[in-house]
Amino acid sequence: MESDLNTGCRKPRADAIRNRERLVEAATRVFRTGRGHTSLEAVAREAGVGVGTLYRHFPRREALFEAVYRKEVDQLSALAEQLARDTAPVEALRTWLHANIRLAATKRGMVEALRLASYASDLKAYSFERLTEALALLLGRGVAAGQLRADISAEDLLRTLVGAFHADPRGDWQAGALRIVDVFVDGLIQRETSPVTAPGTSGGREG
Amino acid sequence: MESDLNTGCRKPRADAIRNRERLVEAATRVFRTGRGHTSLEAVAREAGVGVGTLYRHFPRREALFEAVYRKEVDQLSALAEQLARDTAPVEALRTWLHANIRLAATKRGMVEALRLASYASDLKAYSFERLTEALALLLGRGVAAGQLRADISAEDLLRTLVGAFHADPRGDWQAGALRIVDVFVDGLIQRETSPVTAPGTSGGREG
DNA sequence: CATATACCGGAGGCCGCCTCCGTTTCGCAA
DNA sequence: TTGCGAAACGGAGGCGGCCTCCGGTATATG
Repeated sequence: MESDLNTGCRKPRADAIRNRERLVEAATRVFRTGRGHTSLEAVAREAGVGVGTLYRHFPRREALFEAVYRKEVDQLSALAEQLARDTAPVEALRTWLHANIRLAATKRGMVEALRLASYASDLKAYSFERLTEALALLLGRGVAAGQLRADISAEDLLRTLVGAFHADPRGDWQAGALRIVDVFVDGLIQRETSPVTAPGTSGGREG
Repeated sequence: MESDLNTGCRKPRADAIRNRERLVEAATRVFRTGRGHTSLEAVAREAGVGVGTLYRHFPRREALFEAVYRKEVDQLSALAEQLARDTAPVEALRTWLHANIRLAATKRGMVEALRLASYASDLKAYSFERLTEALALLLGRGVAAGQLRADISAEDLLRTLVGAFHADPRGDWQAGALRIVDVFVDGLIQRETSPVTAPGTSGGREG
C-alpha cells in the first residue's frame, strides 16, 4: 500500500531512504507552491532524481499523494501536542488552525495536479480521526481554563472548517480562510456577557 | 463567453450549427457514460468531427463544459414546467429530482474527465438560481394541494440534495442518491397522522 | 575485498492536447 | 442557377506528460 523498501530481510539501502524522503519533500513543496497543473516529472526534477526513481517508490500516483498527506497530518498532530505544552490555550488553537489551512492548500494542489478528484476522499477517515483528536486536545484545554465556550465539539468545528475550506477555490482563498478561522476563534472565546441561549435565527446563513 | 459563430452579420453556416450541436450531444453522452478519464478527442470522434472543429467551437475546455451544463440545466428547467402541467404533484417532484441526479452525474464525469476541479463551481450561481426556481414551482404545487409539508424551502432542499450528491463518489452512487431522494420525498408528504414534532428516528434509512 | 543484489535514472513508446493550414462547403449576390 | 469569397472543416504534427524497461551503479554483507 505504501512503497517498496523492506521487501525482504536485508537492510534497505541508504540512498533509497534518502531519495524517498527527498521525493516526499519535493512533492510537498511543488504542490503547495505550484499554480494549476504540475507534472510528476517536475516533482522528480525538484527532488533531483530520475522519474524512474519516483515511479519505483510510488508505483501509483495515489501512493505519492498518500505519503505527502500522511506526513502533513502527522506533523499537524505533533504540532498540536507541542502547542498544548508550550503556548497559551487560545493562541495555541489559533496557530494550529492556521497550520491546518496549509494542509488544505497542499491537498487542493495535489488533487488538481494529480487529477485525483475521485480518490481525494479516501484518506478522509484517517485524517479526520487524527485531526479531531488533536483539535479536541486544544479545545479541551481552553474549556478547562474557562476561556472557551464548552458547547462546541471538536468534530463539529472541524467539519465546519472543512466546509469553509471548500468555499471559493480562487483568488484570496487562504487569506479569506484565515479570516474565517479568526472569527471562529473569537466567537469561541468565553466572554462575561454570554448570550448563549439565543434562538435559532443566530448565525448569518447567507448563500 | 460561448463559442464563435455569429461573429458578424452573416447568417451562421448550417454545418457549423449542426456540428456544434453534435459536439454538445456527444460530450454529454461520453461524460455521462464514460468511466474515469476520457479524452476530448474521444468526444470529437463520438461526434463524428475532427478535433480541429471541436477546438474551434470550444477554444477552451471550459467552454465545452459550460455548453453541456447550460443545456442540461435548461432541459431540467423545461422538464419542471412540463411536469407541473402534466403530472400529479408528488410524482412530478419525484421525477424531477431523479432527473437532477443525472445532471449531477454528468457534471461529475466532466469534472473528472476534463480536470476542471477548480472551475467547477463557477456556474453554480446560474444553475442554482434556475433550479431553485424550478423546484419551487413543483414544491409549491404540492403544498397548495395540501400534499406536501410547507415548512421546507426550495433553496434548502436543493442545497441538501447537492450535499447528498457530494457524498461518496464511488460504487452504487446514483442508486444511493436516488434512494435518498425517495426518502426525502416520502418525508415531505403531508400525512394525516402527522407527527411533525417527532424526533429524527422516522423512516428506514439503511446505509 | 568480492559479490550478489537492490537501486538508480534516463531513453523511448504511447497518448492526449492543441495549432496550423490546405481543402471543402456554404451563404449570398448577380 | 451559377460563381465567388468567406467561413468552416479536419487531420497531420509538434509538444509535453505518463509510465516502463533495462544497462549501469552503489552498497550491504560475508
